[in-house]
Amino acid sequence: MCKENHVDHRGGEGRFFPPGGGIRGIVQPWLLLLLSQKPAHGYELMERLGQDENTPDVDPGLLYRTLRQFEQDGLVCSSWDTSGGGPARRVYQITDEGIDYLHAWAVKIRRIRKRLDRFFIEYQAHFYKEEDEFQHD
Amino acid sequence: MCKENHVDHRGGEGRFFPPGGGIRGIVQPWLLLLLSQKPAHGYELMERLGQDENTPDVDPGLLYRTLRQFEQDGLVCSSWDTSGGGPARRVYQITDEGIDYLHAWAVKIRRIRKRLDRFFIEYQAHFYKEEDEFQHD
DNA sequence: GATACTATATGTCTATTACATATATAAGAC
DNA sequence: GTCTTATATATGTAATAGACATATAGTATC
Repeated sequence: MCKENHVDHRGGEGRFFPPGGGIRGIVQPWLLLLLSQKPAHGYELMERLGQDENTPDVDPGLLYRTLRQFEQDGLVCSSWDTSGGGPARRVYQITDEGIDYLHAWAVKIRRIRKRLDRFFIEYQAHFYKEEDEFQHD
Repeated sequence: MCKENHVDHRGGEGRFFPPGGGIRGIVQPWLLLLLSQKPAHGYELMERLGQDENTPDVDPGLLYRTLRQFEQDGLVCSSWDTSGGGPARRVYQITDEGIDYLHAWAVKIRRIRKRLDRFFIEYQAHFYKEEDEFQHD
């Protein structure tokens, strides 16, 4: 065995608690999915993403940078829209390549989902034994 | 509208296809879960993780570094085991703080699962309409 | 002694994300 | 007029996860 090393994680220097890093990499497929539904500008995408209760607000910096990267990679294309009142908006439209990319991503995400399912099955099996059923939500 | 920008992503410089980055951040909770089941050394954890068909092989570098970080943060503690034939193994054991952390992570992962569920519901609604049901696996 | 398996570890690079901050337009309040 | 607020896009910086390469060393087998 070994001696437990008691460090305060909630304090200044250690690992933050609860886990903040967590899962990464779903912002991109989500943006492509929203754009596959209809063309939109960044601010609108931000609001549409924010509507899902389980999705934390997307950082605007990340969102706009991601869209620009998408455009550089040919997954989306953009044009300015000055018709509405307010600042000009850059409206993004998904390309065929973007759709392909989204589909490829869906396959990947489905696998991740299975891993998470498996995680919860083992997690609950260990900590809740037979008492509690696997809760789907 | 806008002009589609055809770039070859499969070639040298663009975004790789299919998406490689994908979702990140489940290695850590998985390791803690495995260690909550029983103490183990790195190599064994690597093999146990590799048994899941949906989980790609974990990079040893990442695994060992993660374990050491865990120990620094007090989530696990370790001791050398020289009993078996072969090189000495560093056996890790989860601490109470590690268990707490795992529970906090489970909450977080459950939310992620909901986001992925929602993603697939919208994805399938858009690309497969009513033809196909939401396939759970 | 050469090879293979076990086992741990570091170096480096990229991608994703968080957080802070800067900029500008337009609408409404006062 | 100017102050505030909402809309809209953008950059700078830092932390972290992960991929990939590589190093090191003990043990076993041929």
